[in-house]
Amino acid sequence: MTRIDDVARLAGVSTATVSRALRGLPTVSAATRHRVLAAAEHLEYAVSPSASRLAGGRTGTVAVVVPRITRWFFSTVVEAVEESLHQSGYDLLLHNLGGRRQMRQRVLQTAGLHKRVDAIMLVATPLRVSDLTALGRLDLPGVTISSGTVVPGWPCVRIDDVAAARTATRHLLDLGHRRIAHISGDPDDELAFTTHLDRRRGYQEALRAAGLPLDPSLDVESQFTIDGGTRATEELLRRGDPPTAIFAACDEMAMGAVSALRDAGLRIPQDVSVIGIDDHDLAGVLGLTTIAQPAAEQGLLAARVLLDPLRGLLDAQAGSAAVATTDGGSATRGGSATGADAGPPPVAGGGEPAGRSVILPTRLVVRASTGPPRAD
Amino acid sequence: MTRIDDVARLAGVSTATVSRALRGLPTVSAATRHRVLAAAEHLEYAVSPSASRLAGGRTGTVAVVVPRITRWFFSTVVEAVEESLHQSGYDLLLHNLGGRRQMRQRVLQTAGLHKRVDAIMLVATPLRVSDLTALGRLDLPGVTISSGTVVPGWPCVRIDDVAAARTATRHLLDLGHRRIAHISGDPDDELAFTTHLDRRRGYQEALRAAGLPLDPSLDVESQFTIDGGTRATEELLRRGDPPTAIFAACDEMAMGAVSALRDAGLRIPQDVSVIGIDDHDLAGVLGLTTIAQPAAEQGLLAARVLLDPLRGLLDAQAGSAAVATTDGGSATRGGSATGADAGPPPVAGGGEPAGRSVILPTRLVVRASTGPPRAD
DNA sequence: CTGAAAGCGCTTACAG
DNA sequence: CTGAAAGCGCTTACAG
Repeated sequence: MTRIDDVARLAGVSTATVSRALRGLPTVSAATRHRVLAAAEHLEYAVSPSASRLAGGRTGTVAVVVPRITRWFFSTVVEAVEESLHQSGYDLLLHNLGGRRQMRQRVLQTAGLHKRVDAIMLVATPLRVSDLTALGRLDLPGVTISSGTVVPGWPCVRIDDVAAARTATRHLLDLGHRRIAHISGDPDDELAFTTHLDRRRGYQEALRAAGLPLDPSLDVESQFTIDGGTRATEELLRRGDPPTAIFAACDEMAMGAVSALRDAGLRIPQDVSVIGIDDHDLAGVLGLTTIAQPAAEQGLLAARVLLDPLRGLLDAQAGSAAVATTDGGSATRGGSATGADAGPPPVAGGGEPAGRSVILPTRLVVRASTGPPRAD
Repeated sequence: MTRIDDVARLAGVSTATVSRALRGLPTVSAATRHRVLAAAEHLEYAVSPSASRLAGGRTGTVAVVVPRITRWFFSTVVEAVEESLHQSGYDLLLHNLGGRRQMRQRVLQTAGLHKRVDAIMLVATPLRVSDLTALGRLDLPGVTISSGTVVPGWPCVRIDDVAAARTATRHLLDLGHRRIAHISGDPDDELAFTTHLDRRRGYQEALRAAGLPLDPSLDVESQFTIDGGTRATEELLRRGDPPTAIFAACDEMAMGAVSALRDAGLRIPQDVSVIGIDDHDLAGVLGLTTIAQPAAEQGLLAARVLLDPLRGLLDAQAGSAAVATTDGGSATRGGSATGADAGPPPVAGGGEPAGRSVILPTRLVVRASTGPPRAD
């Protein structure tokens, strides 16, 4: 393995100068820089991250924590974040909680992050007080994605979940539905992020605004998965007097609902309409009406919000290219409400720097799974 | 930040002893170990990975390279691998090629891996000769997943793609189909892994065995995605005289095909049968007949094959627990053919240690998307 | 079983 | 703009 002093010797300079030249620091003459780069290339030199990190006091690594990488939203976010991080020269340390009860603590409270990363991104990660304490002790910059994950002092990139749910429910109301069920996240689930609470609130607000009573028998809790949606729907049908429409808290639940309804011999949307939230890759194939949320954009923006303050801390070696400008102009900064819904602005969480927090818009996508209720 | 000498001072021993005790080395007396552990806990000490890696000459990190983390197979593999690695105390450095033309080179041939990891896992990563040269220079242990990715000297965990395709095609033949189309991977795609070549071979072998001619107009190339399946099917229909059945090289393509057929007003399976390979999470919801392949198991086995030789090199600190035994006994080692198909054994690639290579079985899962052709 | 000391390969004030 | 030297926080022979 060639080391920095091999390069220094060949270029006829000190290792300090090699270090500076390779990182693109401005205090190196053009001639020297050229010689150093040529020597490094000739020797196929690559810096040792371990040594560089120890000496420099930075890890060049960002931890990304997701509940389940296999779910559409999280894999889409991670793909966008990975590209952003690598473009900026950062490594991505992936933590997948994977539904294991003890994993969240292991990641957040033990050596999972300690001295390992320069910054943290939590995606829809459920947090207890003890987790917040542990994160505080780490004293690292961070960002969260999803309204369900709030860390004091960290910006949050998200959609307006209450508004999205209100829009979904209103779509069903506008079609003439009155018996509208909601299937949502299970609060007993160790990995339940609180997003489902916001979405239920939107559902309830829309019903109330329409002058409809809240029927607890139409509100079923289950997990944010295909199976969860199937089980919730089966439970709903078991209760008798089925709803004419189901609003599922995410597309995967909605797909599970579609499956259960079909198995029960019910037609969609003639017998039961179904709407979700996400605009999953396969929503189109299934003809699922949904509230689209921009997953990749949330990842991209979160990465930028996280990296911007770190910029310049890391060497320019991996490419000093700025993150591509993909903002799209659709982001609303500062916490004002946006999106398909024109309801009241979301309440800002306590203490986070709203200036860097972002709420991205959602939009109703009507497909074949929703229609008016039967006339009878 | 507390350092190792803080712990040493409190425990009244040298830093060398702290280092040994914390890593669970056997050459420490029980009493000393206890004092050290107590001191470390009291000070909330966590080892500095950078320092440890520099001094120890190991990174404790494994690179995992996937084409697209958003695709079912890859996210499922990564989830299994992530759990395995973290259980063994390794960090997972994720590289997502993401369809970008230059990414593969950037990851494999530049500082993406150099001095950064102890081992490499390539999942369905297309490799050119120059990539192989670069990997050889890295001189690291590695493992690949998928028949499309073969690195000399590295074991490979995979299914028998030829057999899987043969079984899929034979299922359609057994139902009475004679005009069977195949939609498969695009060889022009920079990220095309050669898996689609194996699957096409199985398709052709099954047709030939049934005494049917190969009709090039029934063989359409496209990408391994939902959109790819849709486009390929549209192309197929455009050619006129549509097939009575479509064998798609993966479930995502099959789902795209389902979408295109529906849009064309064709019924499934009455007008056209559809079969894929994977048993994607949503295959059940869509009623898709498929050849199931064990994605998580392939990830788990690949992680084990990779970590086994490394065992003991890393400290026991992160938990000396062995990887859970989830082999299931279904794995066949040594290259003999298994699975739903009883055809000839797959040809072993040149030079890889077949002893550690594994071929996992696949199985036909019949759902609603396949049936006999119409009588007319 | 334990310790003193060298060394891992860089980066960073500091001085010039 | 450049270099000499200290130091980042560990691990590892080596010696006992």
